[in-house]
Amino acid sequence: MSKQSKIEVNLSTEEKFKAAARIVFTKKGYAATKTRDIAAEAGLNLALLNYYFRSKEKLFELIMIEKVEQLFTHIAPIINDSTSTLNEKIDQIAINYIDMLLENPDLPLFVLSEMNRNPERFGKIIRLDTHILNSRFIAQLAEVKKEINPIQLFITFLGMLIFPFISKPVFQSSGTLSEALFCKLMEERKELTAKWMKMILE
Amino acid sequence: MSKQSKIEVNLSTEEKFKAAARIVFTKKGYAATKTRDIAAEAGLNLALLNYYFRSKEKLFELIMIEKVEQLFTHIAPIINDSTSTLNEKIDQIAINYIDMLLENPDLPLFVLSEMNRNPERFGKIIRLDTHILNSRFIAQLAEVKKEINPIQLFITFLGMLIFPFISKPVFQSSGTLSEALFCKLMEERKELTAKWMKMILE
DNA sequence: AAATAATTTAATCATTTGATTAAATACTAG
DNA sequence: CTAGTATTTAATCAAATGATTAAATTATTT
Repeated sequence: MSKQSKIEVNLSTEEKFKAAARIVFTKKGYAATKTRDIAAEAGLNLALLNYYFRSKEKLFELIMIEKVEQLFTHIAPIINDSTSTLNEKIDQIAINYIDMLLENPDLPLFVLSEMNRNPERFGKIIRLDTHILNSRFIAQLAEVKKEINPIQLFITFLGMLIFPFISKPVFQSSGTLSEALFCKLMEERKELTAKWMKMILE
Repeated sequence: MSKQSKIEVNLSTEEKFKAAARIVFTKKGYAATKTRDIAAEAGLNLALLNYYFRSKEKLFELIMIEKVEQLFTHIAPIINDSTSTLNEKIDQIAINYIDMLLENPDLPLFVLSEMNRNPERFGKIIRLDTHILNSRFIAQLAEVKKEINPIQLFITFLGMLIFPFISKPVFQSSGTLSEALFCKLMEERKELTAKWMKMILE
């Protein structure tokens, strides 16, 4: 059993590198990632990585853009649906987002860490203003709770969904939270989060 | 105006290094921190740092232990108070914790990132089991909501308090959230979080 | 004040790490 | 098959970085 992970062997060389970079960058972050680690994870050579991507920095930006989009565009269609009610959106987002996070548990901490280290750079990438802050969802939140800044409510909702994945190592460190239990709790949490958000909005 | 920050000049050399290390480590994380940065921040020399602390690793562990304690022991006394009601605890924690985070905005992301990178190491440090998971607060949550795992409720509460500080750069990146507005929202949030938690528990 | 110990520094080392180069190999078109 | 192009590799470079050393300076003791 090699430590080499399951990167499809029939991918193009470029895609092998990107697949490896996704794994290593999201796991260790930019600074702790060695280009040699990525090459090894891809089963390829270091020079080749630079041949394809010019530099660690360039490759990182490709991955980072992907990951930011993965984190936000996932909910964008739901959030801007003009036909669904607020409660329907809440239900859909909760299910959809927790499913996505179960498959990409390292995603939020990665994006938030790198963004924290380098806030300037990502202003352009995100377009939070157009896609999220001006969304139908935010407008609906503002309608329902006129006296509360909808950002408060939106952060609360996102926090309910994302924070468990960020704080998982803390709870697992004491041994009381197995991987299986965590998954079970997250499944339960789809309904709970939706229910709680609706309570807050009543 | 030097870029050198305000580390008290009358501190002992060791304390100057630790003050500098707190700033640089929490801001940049372990991997991105250069020992030369810490020395410069302290206004001191690199060799001296190794003379006092032997290595970057050792110095980091000192700071990390401090920061983990700062993140959790702050609420420990409240959480284990046997005289206060659940609602009183919620009120106190919300105010107390947001105040602490306003003074240490980089703290949660730092601790959670480093813990994520190195989960094994911090099992001993935290003692989450004894101080938190077996706390009076958790017991009271379990009493009030018998059908829900109290960890769900506790994570939700913590997330409401901590997540805004972790996601701040995301919201600030679009320019819609000034520092002043953020602080105002966090002040409001003390009451809101408490109110929302009580709603969830009804 | 001299001697001794503690503190601080400049210079240097060894390793790591991002990147390059030139040669080797595989692939494709004629 | 051969010539030419694209792909891949091993070897190497240069800069960054954690750590050490030995000398210089300062403080303390006698």
